[in-house]
Amino acid sequence: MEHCDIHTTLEHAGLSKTSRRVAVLTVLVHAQTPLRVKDILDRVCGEGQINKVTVYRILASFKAEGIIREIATDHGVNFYEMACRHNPTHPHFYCRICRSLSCLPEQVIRESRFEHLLTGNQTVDGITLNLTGVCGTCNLIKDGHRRSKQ
Amino acid sequence: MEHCDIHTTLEHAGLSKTSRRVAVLTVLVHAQTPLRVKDILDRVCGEGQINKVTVYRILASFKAEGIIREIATDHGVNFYEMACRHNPTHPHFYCRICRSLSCLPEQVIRESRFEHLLTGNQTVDGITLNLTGVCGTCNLIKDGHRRSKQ
DNA sequence: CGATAAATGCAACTGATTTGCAAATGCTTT
DNA sequence: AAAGCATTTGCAAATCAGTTGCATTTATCG
Repeated sequence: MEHCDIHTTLEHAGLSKTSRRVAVLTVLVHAQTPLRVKDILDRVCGEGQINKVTVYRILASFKAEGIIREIATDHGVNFYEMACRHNPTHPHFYCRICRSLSCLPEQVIRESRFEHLLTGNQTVDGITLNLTGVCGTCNLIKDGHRRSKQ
Repeated sequence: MEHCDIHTTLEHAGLSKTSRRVAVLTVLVHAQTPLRVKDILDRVCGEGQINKVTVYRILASFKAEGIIREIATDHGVNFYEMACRHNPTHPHFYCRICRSLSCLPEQVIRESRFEHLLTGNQTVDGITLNLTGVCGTCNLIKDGHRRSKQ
């Protein structure tokens, strides 16, 4: 998968290129699905540790600069994904059983399609379209249980 | 605003009419915006207390029966609103400053419009469209600060 | 009215995220 | 390259939403 250059991205955002920021951004840039903080910690660990507080702070700065998007879920765990031209805003599917989040293809979401809904002087800086339900794997498991109980 | 009958709704969902469930449902049915658990606790308090654990459990049962919808936000706080014919699925606006959630008008969201995106055998039971940004009030406050610093 | 299952309250717990502060690092200027 | 200073990071502890276990109360049915 094509992706943004780490250093260019940080420079462009006006963020200094510290080892931690480079590490977190590298993980995000190579991710195939949105990641939780826990996932990022696991994947960064190989190269010399990083504190979870640092990850939270780095993610906050990335989000503030518009480098990444944050996807909230029930269960209070947030996911993060790149918000660059290689990864335009798209819908997600959240499984309420295994609590995994996956990207849905195609259908790019444009803020402009919804801005006419705003009545006051709100400022929009993000849009999220989430389907919630049970993923294929968890449905298989459920079917298995149902069958074995008959 | 027109709204569903409390007792009919509970009966139809197969839930017994306990004082707590009636209280929580009454609050939800009269709410003008989606509510947090904290809001529900505040509004129910007038009539003789209710434990927060009970509220969580009642909301879980309402959600399982499709009586209410749950809206997740960054910051890990969930909001709840009626999911009846008087309140069809619609987009919301979340202010990341004051952390309030408001309903956006018109534009009803139909699951069917997005189901073709699913590739495997997922089951969808909810859909959320959220705009995130800064609400009118918080924008006014920000402008005020900016002006007073010049 | 009594029995029984379901609902509720309470205390304690979990897990994600945040805060305060001291130590380490990055960047600029000698 | 070293000094100076702001920024970043780590650690410990706190916060806060939401959950769990268990004892008590309530609803419903015979």
